[in-house]
Amino acid sequence: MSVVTRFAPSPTGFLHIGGARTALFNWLYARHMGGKYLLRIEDTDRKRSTPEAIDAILDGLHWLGLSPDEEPVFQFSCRDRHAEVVQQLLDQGLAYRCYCTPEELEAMREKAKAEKRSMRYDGTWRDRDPVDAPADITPVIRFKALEDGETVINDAVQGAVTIANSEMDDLIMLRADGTPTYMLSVVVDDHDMEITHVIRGDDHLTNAFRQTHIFNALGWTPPIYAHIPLIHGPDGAKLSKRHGALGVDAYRDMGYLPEAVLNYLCRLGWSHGDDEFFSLDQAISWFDIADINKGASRFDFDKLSNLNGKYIDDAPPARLIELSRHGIEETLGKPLSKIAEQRLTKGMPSLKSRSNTIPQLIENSSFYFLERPLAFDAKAKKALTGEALSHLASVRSSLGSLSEWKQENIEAAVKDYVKTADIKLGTVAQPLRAAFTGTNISPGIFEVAAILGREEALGRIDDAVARQ
RNA sequence: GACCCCAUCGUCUAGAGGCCUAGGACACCACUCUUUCACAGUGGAGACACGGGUUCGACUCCCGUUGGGGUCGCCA
Repeated sequence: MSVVTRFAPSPTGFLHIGGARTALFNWLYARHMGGKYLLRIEDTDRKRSTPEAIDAILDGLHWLGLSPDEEPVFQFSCRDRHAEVVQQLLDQGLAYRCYCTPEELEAMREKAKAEKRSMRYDGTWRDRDPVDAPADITPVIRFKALEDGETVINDAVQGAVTIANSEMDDLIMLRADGTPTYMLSVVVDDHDMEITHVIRGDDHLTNAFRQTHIFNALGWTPPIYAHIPLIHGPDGAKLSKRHGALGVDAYRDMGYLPEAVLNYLCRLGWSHGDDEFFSLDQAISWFDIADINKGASRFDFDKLSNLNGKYIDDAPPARLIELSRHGIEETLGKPLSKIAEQRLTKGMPSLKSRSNTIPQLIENSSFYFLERPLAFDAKAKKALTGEALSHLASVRSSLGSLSEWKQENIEAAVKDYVKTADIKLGTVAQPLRAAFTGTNISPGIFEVAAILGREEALGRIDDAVARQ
Protein backbone atom coordinates (compact mmCIF):
# COMPACT_ATOMS: atom_id res chain seq x y z
CA MET A 1 0.00 0.00 0.00
CA SER A 2 1.31 3.38 -0.99
CA VAL A 3 1.89 5.98 1.69
CA VAL A 4 -0.43 8.97 1.95
CA THR A 5 0.33 11.71 4.45
CA ARG A 6 -1.41 14.96 5.13
CA PHE A 7 -0.82 18.27 6.79
CA ALA A 8 -4.01 19.49 8.43
CA PRO A 9 -3.80 23.03 9.77
CA SER A 10 -6.73 25.03 11.03
CA PRO A 11 -7.05 28.38 9.26
CA THR A 12 -7.20 30.50 12.37
CA GLY A 13 -3.94 32.34 11.83
CA PHE A 14 -0.64 32.25 10.01
CA LEU A 15 1.39 29.13 9.37
CA HIS A 16 3.73 29.06 12.31
CA ILE A 17 7.08 27.39 12.52
CA GLY A 18 5.82 24.31 14.31
CA GLY A 19 3.18 23.78 11.67
CA ALA A 20 5.81 24.27 9.00
CA ARG A 21 7.91 21.51 10.50
CA THR A 22 4.91 19.19 10.71
CA ALA A 23 4.23 19.88 7.04
CA LEU A 24 7.90 19.27 6.26
CA PHE A 25 7.99 15.91 8.02
CA ASN A 26 4.81 14.80 6.27
CA TRP A 27 6.22 15.96 2.96
CA LEU A 28 9.58 14.30 3.54
CA TYR A 29 8.06 11.02 4.55
CA ALA A 30 5.73 10.93 1.55
CA ARG A 31 8.62 11.77 -0.77
CA HIS A 32 10.89 9.22 0.86
CA MET A 33 8.27 6.51 0.47
CA GLY A 34 7.27 7.55 -3.00
CA GLY A 35 3.79 8.35 -1.71
CA LYS A 36 1.47 11.32 -1.67
CA TYR A 37 1.38 14.38 0.54
CA LEU A 38 -1.97 16.12 0.92
CA LEU A 39 -3.27 19.26 2.55
CA ARG A 40 -6.51 19.50 4.43
CA ILE A 41 -7.76 22.79 5.77
CA GLU A 42 -9.56 22.11 9.03
CA ASP A 43 -12.12 24.84 8.88
CA THR A 44 -15.01 23.32 10.77
CA ASP A 45 -14.87 26.12 13.31
CA ARG A 46 -16.72 28.68 11.26
CA LYS A 47 -16.26 31.44 13.79
CA ARG A 48 -12.50 31.33 13.78
CA SER A 49 -11.65 30.26 10.26
CA THR A 50 -10.76 33.06 7.89
CA PRO A 51 -9.89 33.28 4.21
CA GLU A 52 -6.87 35.41 5.14
CA ALA A 53 -5.53 32.57 7.24
CA ILE A 54 -6.07 30.12 4.41
CA ASP A 55 -4.07 32.37 2.11
CA ALA A 56 -1.35 32.77 4.68
CA ILE A 57 -1.03 29.01 5.07
CA LEU A 58 -1.00 28.40 1.33
CA ASP A 59 1.55 31.17 0.84
CA GLY A 60 3.74 29.90 3.62
CA LEU A 61 3.73 26.37 2.28
CA HIS A 62 4.43 27.62 -1.20
CA TRP A 63 7.37 29.68 -0.01
CA LEU A 64 8.85 26.63 1.64
CA GLY A 65 8.15 24.44 -1.36
CA LEU A 66 5.75 22.29 0.62
CA SER A 67 2.67 22.72 -1.50
CA PRO A 68 0.48 19.62 -1.54
CA ASP A 69 0.43 17.07 -4.34
CA GLU A 70 -3.28 17.58 -4.90
CA GLU A 71 -5.79 20.36 -4.43
CA PRO A 72 -6.38 21.05 -0.75
CA VAL A 73 -9.41 19.51 0.89
CA PHE A 74 -11.61 21.90 2.81
CA GLN A 75 -13.00 20.03 5.72
CA PHE A 76 -16.17 22.05 6.06
CA SER A 77 -17.17 21.13 2.52
CA CYS A 78 -17.40 17.53 3.72
CA ARG A 79 -19.90 18.40 6.46
CA ASP A 80 -22.79 16.46 4.90
CA ARG A 81 -20.68 13.36 4.84
CA HIS A 82 -19.68 13.98 8.47
CA ALA A 83 -23.30 14.42 9.55
CA GLU A 84 -24.20 11.24 7.72
CA VAL A 85 -21.58 9.30 9.64
CA VAL A 86 -22.83 10.73 12.91
CA GLN A 87 -26.35 9.67 12.02
CA GLN A 88 -25.08 6.19 11.33
CA LEU A 89 -23.44 6.09 14.75
CA LEU A 90 -26.65 7.38 16.29
CA ASP A 91 -28.63 4.66 14.55
CA GLN A 92 -26.24 2.03 15.82
CA GLY A 93 -26.57 3.28 19.36
CA LEU A 94 -22.92 4.36 19.40
CA ALA A 95 -23.81 7.99 19.89
CA TYR A 96 -26.46 9.94 21.76
CA ARG A 97 -28.00 13.37 22.14
CA CYS A 98 -26.84 15.52 25.02
CA TYR A 99 -28.94 18.43 26.21
CA CYS A 100 -26.48 20.01 28.61
CA THR A 101 -25.98 23.72 28.11
CA PRO A 102 -22.50 25.19 27.85
CA GLU A 103 -23.14 26.75 31.27
CA GLU A 104 -23.95 23.42 32.81
CA LEU A 105 -20.81 21.93 31.33
CA GLU A 106 -18.72 24.78 32.65
CA ALA A 107 -20.21 24.21 36.12
CA MET A 108 -19.43 20.53 35.79
CA ARG A 109 -15.77 21.29 35.08
CA GLU A 110 -15.54 23.74 37.92
CA LYS A 111 -16.95 21.20 40.32
CA ALA A 112 -14.58 18.52 39.12
CA LYS A 113 -11.68 20.89 39.49
CA ALA A 114 -12.74 21.83 43.00
CA GLU A 115 -13.02 18.19 43.93
CA LYS A 116 -9.66 17.58 42.27
CA ARG A 117 -11.07 15.11 39.83
CA SER A 118 -10.38 14.82 36.15
CA MET A 119 -12.38 17.48 34.31
CA ARG A 120 -14.40 15.27 32.02
CA TYR A 121 -18.00 15.21 30.88
CA ASP A 122 -19.86 13.06 33.38
CA GLY A 123 -22.15 11.31 30.91
CA THR A 124 -25.36 12.88 32.23
CA TRP A 125 -27.34 12.19 29.06
CA ARG A 126 -25.65 8.98 28.11
CA ASP A 127 -28.34 6.75 29.50
CA ARG A 128 -30.99 9.29 30.31
CA ASP A 129 -34.39 8.83 28.74
CA PRO A 130 -34.85 11.17 25.78
CA VAL A 131 -38.34 11.99 27.06
CA ASP A 132 -36.58 14.09 29.71
CA ALA A 133 -35.17 16.25 26.96
CA PRO A 134 -35.88 19.93 27.45
CA ALA A 135 -37.84 21.20 24.48
CA ASP A 136 -36.03 24.53 24.29
CA ILE A 137 -32.56 23.10 23.90
CA THR A 138 -31.03 21.85 20.67
CA PRO A 139 -28.85 18.92 21.60
CA VAL A 140 -25.32 18.13 20.60
CA ILE A 141 -24.44 14.61 19.61
CA ARG A 142 -21.85 12.81 21.65
CA PHE A 143 -19.86 9.70 20.97
CA LYS A 144 -20.57 6.87 23.38
CA ALA A 145 -17.07 6.15 24.56
CA LEU A 146 -15.84 2.82 25.82
CA GLU A 147 -16.07 2.65 29.59
CA ASP A 148 -13.92 -0.36 30.37
CA GLY A 149 -10.58 -1.69 29.38
CA GLU A 150 -7.68 0.21 27.98
CA THR A 151 -6.46 1.32 24.61
CA VAL A 152 -2.94 1.00 23.28
CA ILE A 153 -1.58 3.04 20.43
CA ASN A 154 1.61 1.94 18.77
CA ASP A 155 2.87 5.36 17.92
CA ALA A 156 5.64 5.39 15.34
CA VAL A 157 7.54 7.97 17.37
CA GLN A 158 6.40 7.58 20.95
CA GLY A 159 6.17 3.81 21.00
CA ALA A 160 3.36 1.98 22.77
CA VAL A 161 1.18 4.36 24.73
CA THR A 162 -1.62 3.05 26.91
CA ILE A 163 -4.57 4.87 28.40
CA ALA A 164 -7.45 3.48 30.46
CA ASN A 165 -10.69 3.91 28.54
CA SER A 166 -12.28 5.28 31.68
CA GLU A 167 -10.08 8.33 31.17
CA MET A 168 -11.94 9.30 28.06
CA ASP A 169 -15.25 11.07 28.11
CA ASP A 170 -18.01 11.23 25.54
CA LEU A 171 -16.76 13.76 23.05
CA ILE A 172 -19.02 15.96 20.98
CA MET A 173 -19.20 15.02 17.31
CA LEU A 174 -21.95 17.32 16.16
CA ARG A 175 -22.53 20.76 17.61
CA ALA A 176 -25.95 22.13 18.48
CA ASP A 177 -25.90 24.04 15.20
CA GLY A 178 -25.42 20.79 13.35
CA THR A 179 -21.82 21.35 12.30
CA PRO A 180 -19.29 18.59 12.88
CA THR A 181 -16.42 19.00 15.31
CA TYR A 182 -12.78 18.40 14.61
CA MET A 183 -12.64 15.08 16.43
CA LEU A 184 -15.22 13.50 14.18
CA SER A 185 -14.17 15.24 10.98
CA VAL A 186 -10.54 14.15 11.20
CA VAL A 187 -11.54 10.55 11.47
CA VAL A 188 -13.94 10.64 8.56
CA ASP A 189 -11.60 12.65 6.36
CA ASP A 190 -8.49 10.67 7.18
CA HIS A 191 -10.45 7.59 6.26
CA ASP A 192 -11.98 9.02 3.10
CA MET A 193 -8.66 10.49 1.96
CA GLU A 194 -7.04 7.12 2.62
CA ILE A 195 -4.40 8.62 4.84
CA THR A 196 -1.93 5.95 5.90
CA HIS A 197 0.29 7.98 8.24
CA VAL A 198 -0.73 10.80 10.51
CA ILE A 199 2.35 12.78 11.45
CA ARG A 200 1.39 15.64 13.74
CA GLY A 201 2.29 17.43 16.93
CA ASP A 202 2.56 15.70 20.25
CA ASP A 203 -0.30 17.83 21.53
CA HIS A 204 -2.61 15.52 19.59
CA LEU A 205 -1.46 12.37 21.33
CA THR A 206 -4.47 12.05 23.60
CA ASN A 207 -6.75 12.82 20.67
CA ALA A 208 -5.36 9.79 18.91
CA PHE A 209 -7.11 7.59 21.46
CA ARG A 210 -10.48 9.23 20.92
CA GLN A 211 -10.00 9.05 17.20
CA THR A 212 -9.02 5.40 17.37
CA HIS A 213 -12.25 4.65 19.16
CA ILE A 214 -14.28 6.41 16.52
CA PHE A 215 -12.40 4.53 13.80
CA ASN A 216 -13.17 1.29 15.57
CA ALA A 217 -16.84 2.14 16.07
CA LEU A 218 -17.09 2.79 12.36
CA GLY A 219 -15.35 -0.46 11.58
CA TRP A 220 -12.47 1.34 9.93
CA THR A 221 -8.74 0.82 10.41
CA PRO A 222 -6.96 3.76 12.04
CA PRO A 223 -3.88 5.17 10.30
CA ILE A 224 -0.41 4.84 11.73
CA TYR A 225 0.16 7.66 14.15
CA ALA A 226 3.45 9.48 14.58
CA HIS A 227 3.31 12.18 17.22
CA ILE A 228 6.29 14.41 16.88
CA PRO A 229 7.53 16.41 19.85
CA LEU A 230 6.68 20.07 19.97
CA ILE A 231 8.97 22.96 19.34
CA HIS A 232 9.39 25.10 22.40
CA GLY A 233 10.24 28.74 22.70
CA PRO A 234 13.40 29.89 24.47
CA ASP A 235 11.46 29.64 27.75
CA GLY A 236 10.81 25.96 27.23
CA ALA A 237 7.06 26.26 26.77
CA LYS A 238 5.06 25.17 23.77
CA LEU A 239 5.47 27.50 20.85
CA SER A 240 2.04 28.46 19.61
CA LYS A 241 0.34 31.31 17.88
CA ARG A 242 -0.53 32.80 21.19
CA HIS A 243 2.90 32.14 22.60
CA GLY A 244 5.59 33.86 20.64
CA ALA A 245 5.44 31.75 17.51
CA LEU A 246 6.04 33.65 14.32
CA GLY A 247 4.49 33.01 10.96
CA VAL A 248 6.80 31.69 8.27
CA ASP A 249 6.28 35.02 6.50
CA ALA A 250 8.07 36.64 9.41
CA TYR A 251 11.11 34.46 8.74
CA ARG A 252 11.01 35.47 5.12
CA ASP A 253 10.82 39.11 6.15
CA MET A 254 13.72 38.67 8.53
CA GLY A 255 15.80 37.60 5.57
CA TYR A 256 15.96 33.85 5.97
CA LEU A 257 16.09 31.69 2.88
CA PRO A 258 13.47 28.95 2.61
CA GLU A 259 16.08 26.24 2.13
CA ALA A 260 17.83 27.37 5.31
CA VAL A 261 14.59 27.29 7.28
CA LEU A 262 13.87 23.84 5.90
CA ASN A 263 17.35 22.56 6.72
CA TYR A 264 17.11 23.98 10.23
CA LEU A 265 13.65 22.55 10.79
CA CYS A 266 14.88 19.13 9.74
CA ARG A 267 17.42 19.22 12.52
CA LEU A 268 14.83 20.07 15.12
CA GLY A 269 13.66 16.71 16.33
CA TRP A 270 15.17 14.64 13.56
CA SER A 271 18.72 13.73 12.75
CA HIS A 272 20.81 11.66 10.44
CA GLY A 273 23.99 11.05 12.39
CA ASP A 274 26.14 14.14 12.56
CA ASP A 275 24.87 15.67 9.34
CA GLU A 276 24.00 19.31 9.79
CA PHE A 277 24.09 20.98 6.41
CA PHE A 278 22.36 19.02 3.69
CA SER A 279 20.15 19.35 0.65
CA LEU A 280 16.48 18.55 0.46
CA ASP A 281 17.27 15.59 -1.78
CA GLN A 282 19.55 14.19 0.86
CA ALA A 283 16.89 14.77 3.48
CA ILE A 284 14.39 12.88 1.36
CA SER A 285 16.64 9.90 0.94
CA TRP A 286 17.56 9.85 4.62
CA PHE A 287 14.26 10.69 6.25
CA ASP A 288 12.60 8.08 8.38
CA ILE A 289 10.04 8.40 11.15
CA ALA A 290 12.16 6.05 13.24
CA ASP A 291 14.82 8.76 13.49
CA ILE A 292 12.50 11.37 14.96
CA ASN A 293 13.33 12.19 18.56
CA LYS A 294 10.88 11.94 21.40
CA GLY A 295 11.84 15.00 23.38
CA ALA A 296 10.80 18.56 22.62
CA SER A 297 13.36 21.00 21.29
CA ARG A 298 13.86 24.71 21.53
CA PHE A 299 14.02 27.11 18.66
CA ASP A 300 17.46 28.69 18.32
CA PHE A 301 17.81 31.72 16.09
CA ASP A 302 21.60 31.68 16.28
CA LYS A 303 21.79 28.31 14.66
CA LEU A 304 19.22 29.22 12.03
CA SER A 305 21.25 32.33 11.22
CA ASN A 306 24.44 30.40 10.91
CA LEU A 307 22.80 27.95 8.54
CA ASN A 308 21.24 30.81 6.63
CA GLY A 309 24.70 32.31 6.22
CA LYS A 310 25.89 29.14 4.54
CA TYR A 311 22.96 29.19 2.14
CA ILE A 312 23.55 32.85 1.36
CA ASP A 313 27.15 31.96 0.65
CA ASP A 314 25.98 29.34 -1.82
CA ALA A 315 23.43 31.55 -3.54
CA PRO A 316 24.25 33.22 -6.88
CA PRO A 317 24.61 37.04 -6.82
CA ALA A 318 21.58 37.62 -9.01
CA ARG A 319 19.31 35.82 -6.59
CA LEU A 320 20.71 37.68 -3.61
CA ILE A 321 20.17 40.98 -5.36
CA GLU A 322 16.57 40.06 -6.07
CA LEU A 323 16.06 39.12 -2.44
CA SER A 324 17.62 42.41 -1.38
CA ARG A 325 15.97 44.65 -3.94
CA HIS A 326 12.91 45.49 -1.91
CA GLY A 327 14.89 46.37 1.19
CA ILE A 328 17.44 48.36 -0.78
CA GLU A 329 14.81 50.39 -2.56
CA GLU A 330 13.12 51.03 0.72
CA THR A 331 16.25 52.58 2.24
CA LEU A 332 17.03 54.31 -1.02
CA GLY A 333 13.53 55.66 -1.45
CA LYS A 334 13.76 54.98 -5.17
CA PRO A 335 14.51 52.16 -7.59
CA LEU A 336 17.95 50.58 -7.65
CA SER A 337 19.96 52.11 -10.45
CA LYS A 338 21.54 50.01 -13.15
CA ILE A 339 25.03 51.12 -12.17
CA ALA A 340 24.46 50.28 -8.51
CA GLU A 341 23.11 46.90 -9.47
CA GLN A 342 26.20 46.21 -11.54
CA ARG A 343 28.40 47.13 -8.60
CA LEU A 344 26.40 44.85 -6.32
CA THR A 345 26.73 42.01 -8.77
CA LYS A 346 30.50 42.40 -8.89
CA GLY A 347 30.84 42.89 -5.17
CA MET A 348 28.46 40.14 -4.09
CA PRO A 349 30.95 37.24 -3.98
CA SER A 350 32.97 38.83 -1.21
CA LEU A 351 29.95 40.44 0.42
CA LYS A 352 27.93 37.30 0.98
CA SER A 353 30.37 35.51 3.24
CA ARG A 354 29.96 38.42 5.64
CA SER A 355 26.22 38.16 6.03
CA ASN A 356 23.88 35.70 7.66
CA THR A 357 20.62 37.33 6.66
CA ILE A 358 19.37 39.50 3.82
CA PRO A 359 19.03 42.65 5.96
CA GLN A 360 22.62 42.15 7.04
CA LEU A 361 23.64 41.72 3.44
CA ILE A 362 21.87 44.95 2.52
CA GLU A 363 23.53 46.76 5.38
CA ASN A 364 26.96 45.41 4.45
CA SER A 365 26.59 46.28 0.80
CA SER A 366 24.96 49.67 1.24
CA PHE A 367 28.03 51.60 0.07
CA TYR A 368 27.56 50.10 -3.38
CA PHE A 369 24.13 51.60 -3.85
CA LEU A 370 24.20 54.69 -1.64
CA GLU A 371 25.05 57.88 -3.49
CA ARG A 372 27.59 60.62 -2.84
CA PRO A 373 28.15 62.27 -0.57
CA LEU A 374 28.17 59.36 1.87
CA ALA A 375 27.31 59.82 5.51
CA PHE A 376 30.19 58.80 7.77
CA ASP A 377 29.56 56.87 10.92
CA ALA A 378 31.50 57.50 14.13
CA LYS A 379 34.24 54.99 13.34
CA ALA A 380 34.67 56.40 9.87
CA LYS A 381 34.87 59.94 11.15
CA LYS A 382 37.54 58.91 13.57
CA ALA A 383 39.52 57.33 10.74
CA LEU A 384 39.28 60.55 8.79
CA THR A 385 41.17 62.86 11.08
CA GLY A 386 44.65 64.36 11.29
CA GLU A 387 47.36 62.73 9.23
CA ALA A 388 44.93 60.40 7.57
CA LEU A 389 43.61 63.24 5.48
CA SER A 390 46.97 64.24 4.11
CA HIS A 391 47.70 60.62 3.29
CA LEU A 392 44.36 60.40 1.57
CA ALA A 393 45.07 63.49 -0.48
CA SER A 394 48.44 62.09 -1.57
CA VAL A 395 47.06 58.67 -2.43
CA ARG A 396 44.28 60.36 -4.31
CA SER A 397 46.68 62.09 -6.62
CA SER A 398 48.62 58.95 -7.46
CA LEU A 399 45.35 57.10 -7.94
CA GLY A 400 44.11 59.90 -10.14
CA SER A 401 46.98 59.43 -12.53
CA LEU A 402 46.39 55.73 -12.99
CA SER A 403 46.25 54.82 -16.66
CA GLU A 404 43.85 51.93 -16.18
CA TRP A 405 41.41 51.68 -13.27
CA LYS A 406 41.63 48.10 -12.20
CA GLN A 407 42.18 46.35 -8.91
CA GLU A 408 45.82 45.36 -9.42
CA ASN A 409 46.82 48.85 -10.44
CA ILE A 410 44.99 50.43 -7.54
CA GLU A 411 46.61 48.04 -5.12
CA ALA A 412 50.04 48.64 -6.61
CA ALA A 413 49.61 52.41 -6.43
CA VAL A 414 48.51 52.38 -2.82
CA LYS A 415 51.26 49.99 -1.82
CA ASP A 416 53.81 52.14 -3.59
CA TYR A 417 52.65 55.11 -1.62
CA VAL A 418 52.78 53.16 1.62
CA LYS A 419 56.36 52.16 0.84
CA THR A 420 57.48 55.65 -0.05
CA ALA A 421 55.78 57.26 2.91
CA ASP A 422 57.11 54.47 5.10
CA ILE A 423 53.81 53.82 6.81
CA LYS A 424 51.78 50.71 7.46
CA LEU A 425 49.19 49.72 4.94
CA GLY A 426 46.47 50.09 7.53
CA THR A 427 47.36 53.74 8.03
CA VAL A 428 46.01 54.58 4.62
CA ALA A 429 43.75 51.57 4.09
CA GLN A 430 41.40 52.46 6.92
CA PRO A 431 40.91 56.08 5.81
CA LEU A 432 40.33 54.83 2.30
CA ARG A 433 37.76 52.38 3.59
CA ALA A 434 36.03 55.14 5.50
CA ALA A 435 35.99 57.32 2.40
CA PHE A 436 34.68 54.56 0.14
CA THR A 437 32.12 53.04 2.47
CA GLY A 438 31.35 55.52 5.23
CA THR A 439 32.18 52.81 7.76
CA ASN A 440 35.15 50.84 9.05
CA ILE A 441 33.87 47.49 7.84
CA SER A 442 33.94 46.23 4.29
CA PRO A 443 35.48 43.76 1.88
CA GLY A 444 39.01 44.49 0.67
CA ILE A 445 39.32 48.14 -0.32
CA PHE A 446 41.16 47.54 -3.60
CA GLU A 447 38.26 45.45 -4.76
CA VAL A 448 35.81 48.05 -3.53
CA ALA A 449 37.68 50.84 -5.32
CA ALA A 450 37.78 48.88 -8.54
CA ILE A 451 34.08 48.08 -8.42
CA LEU A 452 33.10 51.65 -7.59
CA GLY A 453 34.91 52.85 -10.68
CA ARG A 454 37.40 55.66 -11.08
CA GLU A 455 35.07 58.60 -10.97
CA GLU A 456 33.02 57.41 -8.02
CA ALA A 457 36.01 56.24 -6.00
CA LEU A 458 38.01 59.42 -6.51
CA GLY A 459 34.91 61.47 -5.84
CA ARG A 460 34.38 59.73 -2.53
CA ILE A 461 37.97 60.42 -1.55
CA ASP A 462 37.46 64.06 -2.43
CA ASP A 463 34.33 64.13 -0.31
CA ALA A 464 36.21 62.71 2.65
CA VAL A 465 39.09 65.14 2.30
CA ALA A 466 36.72 68.06 1.85
CA ARG A 467 34.98 67.26 5.10
CA GLN A 468 37.57 69.19 7.03
C1' G B 1 -5.72 18.34 40.09
C1' A B 2 -6.30 13.80 36.78
C1' C B 3 -4.14 11.37 32.72
C1' C B 4 -0.17 10.99 29.15
C1' C B 5 4.75 12.04 27.29
C1' C B 6 9.83 13.40 27.81
C1' A B 7 15.01 13.79 30.14
C1' U B 8 23.22 13.64 26.94
C1' C B 9 27.31 20.23 26.92
C1' G B 10 23.71 26.99 27.44
C1' U B 11 20.97 25.25 22.58
C1' C B 12 20.23 21.36 18.49
C1' U B 13 21.96 16.54 18.61
C1' A B 14 25.30 11.46 17.85
C1' G B 15 24.98 7.28 20.92
C1' A B 16 20.56 0.56 19.63
C1' G B 17 25.26 -2.84 26.88
C1' G B 18 31.68 -2.97 26.15
C1' C B 19 33.73 1.06 20.03
C1' C B 20 32.81 6.65 25.29
C1' U B 21 38.96 9.40 28.16
C1' A B 22 30.88 10.56 25.74
C1' G B 23 31.42 12.62 19.22
C1' G B 24 29.47 16.71 15.97
C1' A B 25 26.93 21.59 15.11
C1' C B 26 25.46 26.62 16.96
C1' A B 27 26.80 30.06 20.59
C1' C B 28 31.24 31.36 23.75
C1' C B 29 36.83 32.08 24.59
C1' A B 30 41.87 32.05 22.57
C1' C B 31 45.25 31.71 18.56
C1' U B 32 46.48 31.63 13.09
C1' C B 33 45.39 34.26 8.56
C1' U B 34 44.82 39.72 7.76
C1' U B 35 44.28 46.69 5.19
C1' U B 36 38.96 46.51 8.67
C1' C B 37 34.97 43.06 9.37
C1' A B 38 33.82 38.43 8.10
C1' C B 39 35.07 33.60 6.04
C1' A B 40 38.44 29.66 6.89
C1' G B 41 41.72 26.88 10.05
C1' U B 42 43.64 25.30 14.93
C1' G B 43 42.88 24.86 20.07
C1' G B 44 39.84 25.56 24.69
C1' A B 45 35.86 25.53 28.10
C1' G B 46 31.26 22.81 28.36
C1' A B 47 26.68 17.33 29.36
C1' C B 48 24.98 11.52 30.31
C1' A B 49 19.21 15.09 36.34
C1' C B 50 19.33 11.94 40.97
C1' G B 51 18.79 7.20 43.60
C1' G B 52 18.19 2.16 43.38
C1' G B 53 18.44 -2.33 40.72
C1' U B 54 19.74 -6.02 36.27
C1' U B 55 24.66 -7.33 34.26
C1' C B 56 31.34 -9.45 34.29
C1' G B 57 30.20 -4.44 32.31
C1' A B 58 25.64 0.70 31.89
C1' C B 59 24.62 7.15 28.64
C1' U B 60 22.34 2.85 26.75
C1' C B 61 17.64 -2.10 30.07
C1' C B 62 13.99 -1.96 34.63
C1' C B 63 11.90 0.72 38.96
C1' G B 64 11.45 5.09 41.78
C1' U B 65 12.42 10.35 42.67
C1' U B 66 13.04 15.07 40.73
C1' G B 67 12.51 18.31 36.78
C1' G B 68 10.19 19.78 32.19
C1' G B 69 6.20 19.43 28.72
C1' G B 70 1.33 18.15 26.76
C1' U B 71 -3.99 17.15 27.17
C1' C B 72 -8.41 17.60 29.82
C1' G B 73 -13.55 23.20 24.78
C1' C B 74 -20.38 22.92 21.21
C1' C B 75 -10.98 25.04 19.31
C1' A B 76 -8.20 22.37 16.13
